[in-house]
Amino acid sequence: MKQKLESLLQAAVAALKNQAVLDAEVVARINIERVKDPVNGDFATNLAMLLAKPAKLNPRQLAEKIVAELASDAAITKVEIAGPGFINFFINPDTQFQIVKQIHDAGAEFGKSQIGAGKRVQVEFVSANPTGPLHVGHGRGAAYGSAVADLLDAAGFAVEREYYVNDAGRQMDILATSVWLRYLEACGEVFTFPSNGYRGEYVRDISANLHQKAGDLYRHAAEQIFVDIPADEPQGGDKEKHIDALIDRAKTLLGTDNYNQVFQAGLDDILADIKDDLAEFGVSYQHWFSERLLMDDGSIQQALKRLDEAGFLYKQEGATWFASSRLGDEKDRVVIRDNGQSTYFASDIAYHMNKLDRGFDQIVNIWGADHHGYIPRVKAAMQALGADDSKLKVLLVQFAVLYRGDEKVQMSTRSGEFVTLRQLRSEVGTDACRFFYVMRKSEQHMDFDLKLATSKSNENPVYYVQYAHARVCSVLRQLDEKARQRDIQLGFDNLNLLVEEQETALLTTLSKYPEILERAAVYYEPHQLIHYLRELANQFHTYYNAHQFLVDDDKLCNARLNLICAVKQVLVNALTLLKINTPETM
RNA sequence: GCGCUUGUAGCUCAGCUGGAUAGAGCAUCGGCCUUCUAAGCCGAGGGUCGCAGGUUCGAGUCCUGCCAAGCGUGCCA
Repeated sequence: MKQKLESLLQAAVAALKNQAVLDAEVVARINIERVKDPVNGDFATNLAMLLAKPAKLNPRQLAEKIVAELASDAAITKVEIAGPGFINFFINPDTQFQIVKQIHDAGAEFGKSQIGAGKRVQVEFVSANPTGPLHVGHGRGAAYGSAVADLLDAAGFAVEREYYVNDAGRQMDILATSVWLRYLEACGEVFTFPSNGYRGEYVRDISANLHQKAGDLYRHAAEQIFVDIPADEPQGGDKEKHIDALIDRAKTLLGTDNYNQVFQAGLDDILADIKDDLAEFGVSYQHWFSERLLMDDGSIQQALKRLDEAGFLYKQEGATWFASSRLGDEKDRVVIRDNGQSTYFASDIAYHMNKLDRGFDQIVNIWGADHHGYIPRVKAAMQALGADDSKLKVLLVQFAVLYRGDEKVQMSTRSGEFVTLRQLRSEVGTDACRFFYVMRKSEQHMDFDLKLATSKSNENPVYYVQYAHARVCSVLRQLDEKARQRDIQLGFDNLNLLVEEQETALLTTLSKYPEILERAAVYYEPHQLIHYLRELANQFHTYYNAHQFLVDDDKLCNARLNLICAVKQVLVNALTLLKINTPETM
């Protein structure tokens, strides 16, 4: 309908250009919106107000000229000029009924669009370091990222979901060393565990597995390990120096092969857990991209070479710097440290070069909001590589701040004191988790009170929406129990009996679904879908309470059943897209 | 200090990307089950859209300056 109105208005503008009312070069951006108050019709455009200035007419005069040029159309019953110059359109109610048939015919496809057809988009999300299980902060990124990917999918884009695995670097060495030390404890060695090591219980589990498989293969005496190691912080030393020395000691005592085996044991277990966790959360990926791969296959050297050739690298104080400040960053950044090791940022440059080389039309990165300062340097790198940095869209997800009652829960992977996504899912349920996470705009700070979220109360809006679906199913069951048959065709033939205000409201809301889906996709805003679902469920519940569906009149009964089945279909489509279940009974 | 994000009802949040009288949920108060599931519905109260300017036919939305909160500002990842 919007498209029809747009083309009618476009034609009217063209006619006015011919009459020299408007200059030929005036570009009309036609904006059509749905009207809140029905007295102002169904759709409205502010076109006359936008073009008033270039036309040198007051908006209402111009509106009259536009309306005079509008071709008549059976779907439009009335066109009015209102307020400061709005043009209001009143739609023939008969055309509204068609939506029920459209939904029935399109089924699961209803609402999908092809605006992204032919375009490849990559969505990278979560990408948490594999140093521990996912926590509730990652959960928000997982829910948001997968919803964005699924929305783009529904909009016709070819979507590739990717997880960047930071399986290289110091944090992973700390993990490997932590696994080894817990393993030694399992062997019976006694010592003080480093304060900066990973202290979570999951490390003990990994170590126990390792001990079971390998026996005492990696065992060394505690005295041998801790000799000449600088003191840990609680002993008046430096926790960073302490742990770095232990990493070196682990590598020396174990030798390359054994160290790598311990390292791999930790990585494999944690990554398997993350994959499993995400799969249960309804999140799947096409690619798991390893940072180590970039280091091993020469991608980093290649990326740095390209930056160097473009004249963006220089040496200073023994390190190699990328002149990102010439491309909008605050300051230049180190890519190779004075000890010869490349930085995390160097990996990221190579990673984004890799993404560009894969030829995506659009690259979407979903990051925790704490990484926002990172955006300018990555964009700078893309420019320096000769790429169009507008291909990269970085979406930020604010952390969910956890509360237990009034107490703020501290979240640190290292301290081992955190609530995992797995715990949250088992307490709240996967459906409610996904719904809650996606309910709010991603960049909005989020207070997550565990007490409230874990209380399985009827305050939960996910139940409200699911209940609407269950109620439709219940009506259909009742029909069966009363030994009545649905006559779908009879219902379609009598849609014009749907004249109650609740029915009209539902017809309008159902017809909005494709627009909502499209908007949610192009703006990366899945919360719009949630709000739509609540509105649709609300209108259905209102309808349910106001009118009986299983009435004696077969024509009316079937018309109503067709309508509520259309509601059911849209609920299913939207909830399925969000990976939320649609129970038939509750 | 500088940068990014946020500030809307008692609380948690929407606000169709500049449109018509700023909306939901929770909480509070008052109604509705012999009828398809009351995990529901209907009604009431509740607002200086952080503050002050500006842009224009029109600003919660855009610009500037303040105020407040969160995050960032490593040769960590």
